[in-house]
Amino acid sequence: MPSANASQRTTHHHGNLREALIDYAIAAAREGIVDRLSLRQASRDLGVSPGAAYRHFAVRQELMHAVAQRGFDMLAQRFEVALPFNSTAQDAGDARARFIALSQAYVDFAQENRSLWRLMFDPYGLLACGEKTAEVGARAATYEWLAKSLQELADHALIAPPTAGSQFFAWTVIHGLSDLYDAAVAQDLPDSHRVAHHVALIIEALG
Amino acid sequence: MPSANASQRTTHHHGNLREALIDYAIAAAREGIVDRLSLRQASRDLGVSPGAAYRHFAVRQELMHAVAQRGFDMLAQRFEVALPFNSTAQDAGDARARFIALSQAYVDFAQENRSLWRLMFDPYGLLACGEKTAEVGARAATYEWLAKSLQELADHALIAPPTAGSQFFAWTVIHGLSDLYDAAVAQDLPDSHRVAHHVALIIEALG
DNA sequence: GCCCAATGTAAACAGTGATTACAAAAATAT
DNA sequence: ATATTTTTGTAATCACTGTTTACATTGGGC
Repeated sequence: MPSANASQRTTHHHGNLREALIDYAIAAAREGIVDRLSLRQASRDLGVSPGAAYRHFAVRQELMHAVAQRGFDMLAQRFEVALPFNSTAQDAGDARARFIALSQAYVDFAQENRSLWRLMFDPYGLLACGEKTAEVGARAATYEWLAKSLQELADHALIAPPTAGSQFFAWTVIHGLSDLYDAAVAQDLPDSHRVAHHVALIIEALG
Repeated sequence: MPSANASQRTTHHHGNLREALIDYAIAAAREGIVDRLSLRQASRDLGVSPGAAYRHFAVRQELMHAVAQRGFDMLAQRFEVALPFNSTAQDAGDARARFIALSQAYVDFAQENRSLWRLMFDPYGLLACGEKTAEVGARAATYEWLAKSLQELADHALIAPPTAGSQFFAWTVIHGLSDLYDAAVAQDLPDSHRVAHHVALIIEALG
């Protein structure tokens, strides 16, 4: 349980309770199910009264939305590390390696942040509250990375020119793999090559 | 809200409270988020005291497990309708059509039972409680259907002989598609052919 | 310095999962 | 058939939750 700057507060105001709550939830996500987080527990650990949280989130779910949003930020950051947006593939092998790196980043993030991941793709959560907040920012940005990587593959003649359909296909494969990565039936498969294998099949399909 | 045989009970015993609770949860799943179901509300609607439920489920999560299990039963039933296990493909076109039907059944089920679906694949739910209950019965059976359908495709030379790896790949694609079916980026794609398109690409990849 | 919006507190509300001691009914043994 | 045991229900209670309300404190802008 992440316990923050509890009760060591000089001023009446907390300063940045909104962000503190999100941070708390993100930290809590690593040790439990983020969606089970209690506003009261969080407020308590942050040295603040239960009601205070409601100055920043009208309803519990709103905090969860913010946390999911943060999740997409984190994912975009991973993408940027795995595949700096300003770089570009030199040759076919490079394009393939970069696509693998991108896919691996996606899978790893899902694996390492299971409960946050789950929250991010909750059809009743962020995704349900319309385009306004869901589709902008990091959420859409992550999809751009995939488009870029597919374009690189096409540029080096590994696949046909990408379309909306083929991009969606690639996404579903990587996403499905992320979701089922530790399913029992996958346990027997060679671990270190699972992503590379899937990528190879995607390229085969889109070739 | 599904209200059942409340308070019209002659005998002291309910008869089959365990199954009634599962039924109630399944029914509730169609009108809301099954994981938010309250044991007290359920007991109330079933005309039974709150404590009674605990004679059948030591803990709330246990009911959710049972509900998820039931979900896999329902899915297997769908598979049986879409692709009777005793039937077999006549030719290549038939094999392809049957594979599409199977995939469509998977996607449709996910679409029509969103919250139940979500519960079924909750990594902290049924799937987390080990092989003992999770991997047996309907859960494993559904995977057999996929194996059978892939075998049919191979029998008619549409794909190479299936392996554990290729079966897992096919699963991830269909599963990912089910999970992302109403993502914003997929809205523009031609609806009626989304599954067929994915299937075509799977066959391409495994060909 | 004064006002006001923003941000906190305290106390309350209904509703929840879970536990306990007890009662009724059903199954089983004698 | 009767007595006993096991199963399954009830009632009361616990600590905890999300949320609302009325009120207090603060910091920034005139």
